[in-house]
Amino acid sequence: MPSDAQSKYDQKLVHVLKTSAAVFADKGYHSTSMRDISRATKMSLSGLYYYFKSKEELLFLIQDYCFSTVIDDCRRLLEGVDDPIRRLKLLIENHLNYFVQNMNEMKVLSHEADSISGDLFKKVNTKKRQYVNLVMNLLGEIARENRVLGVDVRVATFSLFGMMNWIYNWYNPRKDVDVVGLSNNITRLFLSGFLGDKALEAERLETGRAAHLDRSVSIWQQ
Amino acid sequence: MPSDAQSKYDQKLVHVLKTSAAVFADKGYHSTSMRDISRATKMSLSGLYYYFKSKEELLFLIQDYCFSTVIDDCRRLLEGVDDPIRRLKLLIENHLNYFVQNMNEMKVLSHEADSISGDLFKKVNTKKRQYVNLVMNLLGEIARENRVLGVDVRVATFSLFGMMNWIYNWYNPRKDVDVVGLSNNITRLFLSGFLGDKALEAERLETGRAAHLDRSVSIWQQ
DNA sequence: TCTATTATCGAACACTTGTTCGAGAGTCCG
DNA sequence: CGGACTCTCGAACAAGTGTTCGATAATAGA
Repeated sequence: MPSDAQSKYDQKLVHVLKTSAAVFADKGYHSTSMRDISRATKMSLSGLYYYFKSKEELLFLIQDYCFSTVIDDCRRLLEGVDDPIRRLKLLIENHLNYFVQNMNEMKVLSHEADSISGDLFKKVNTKKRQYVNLVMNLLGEIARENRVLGVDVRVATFSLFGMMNWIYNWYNPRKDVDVVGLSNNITRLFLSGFLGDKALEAERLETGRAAHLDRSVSIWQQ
Repeated sequence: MPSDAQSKYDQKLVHVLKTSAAVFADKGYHSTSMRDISRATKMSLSGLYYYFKSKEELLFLIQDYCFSTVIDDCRRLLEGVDDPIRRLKLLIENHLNYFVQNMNEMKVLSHEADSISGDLFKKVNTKKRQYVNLVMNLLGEIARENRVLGVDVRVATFSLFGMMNWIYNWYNPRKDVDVVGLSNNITRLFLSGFLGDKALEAERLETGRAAHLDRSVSIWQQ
């Protein structure tokens, strides 16, 4: 009887999810057979079905677990931080860090978003929409406070996600800049792109305490 | 004997490619069966194999034709243009315009890059590498000329591709900004992000024809 | 007209797919 | 021990897969 939070069952399930994610990331969901999963996990074909009731649910478990963690980590990280620019920076940092640390799962999450359907799709998509809205609202707030003009917030939001989620197509931890560098680069690229010439100002003021930020910018603006 | 450049054969092939691309874009390559293609093209299952000798070659033909056109259009557009920033702007414009105009094929190109293997994969990948290098060199040149510091050119290159190629995940021509707006937004986001505070200067120095798009932004920035 | 080439098709083949089922181990608690 | 669970497995099934082959139509050139 698994009263333990990390029971034998849970441990094995996580192991199966991790291993499956690696195979899915490598070969793609649809061209991975359950026999491939069986081979990789060293379990029998039918034995797998004790942990989920279909291949699709296996994909769901990977995506849901992965997404939930990203969002929870993000919420915890942003707790108590008020300045929207500061919040955005932390969010980008968290997203990229988790992405690089869990490349397989995140690739499966990004690349196999449409490989799932019905209620399971809806469940993942609800989480996704929440996350997207969080970013979009954040950008809206930043745009308002800094009087950003001429940039569609929706385009900006998905451009940011494009920059971040595309990395599974090219990023190589062994050859490329490390996570911190990656995060700094993308943050700088996006933020000074979004803010335009106001980026410098924001950057300069930020070293102080964030409370002064919006007022100063407003004054400077007018 | 098809001496005509647009023979009956070619026309039908293009029709099959277009239709198949639409199905692949919708359901994904691996979960589309040849019977789905047969149904969509209104051809018999075996009849399809007169035009290609495997499902994989069908995917290749779509990707190769699509990529070749993008690159050719790009080359033609950049011909005679020397200023690297100007060149980059035109490239982004061309890329996004073609993407939106041929969303199905471009989604198949972006999303099914790894669904192909062997020599056919190599062929597409060679073209891709050329295109990526073109952009990366362009950004390197711009970085040098404008003394851009603190930005990894490789990260910047793939961030740009991420912004542009991600659009198949969200862009809706009927609800979102039109292509020109999309192109302006992404160009501005990326370029002033990449150049940082030097963006203004570069913008101001720019002369010539295409300034009508950016002029409002320039004026607003001053 | 006849003939050669181009284009299309139905039927079948060999193989892989996800999933099920019943049986049997392994493990814990009374 | 003994029974009630949790967990694992081999074997099989029905359905769907990409591809081939030989036989026709359709077309065009002589």
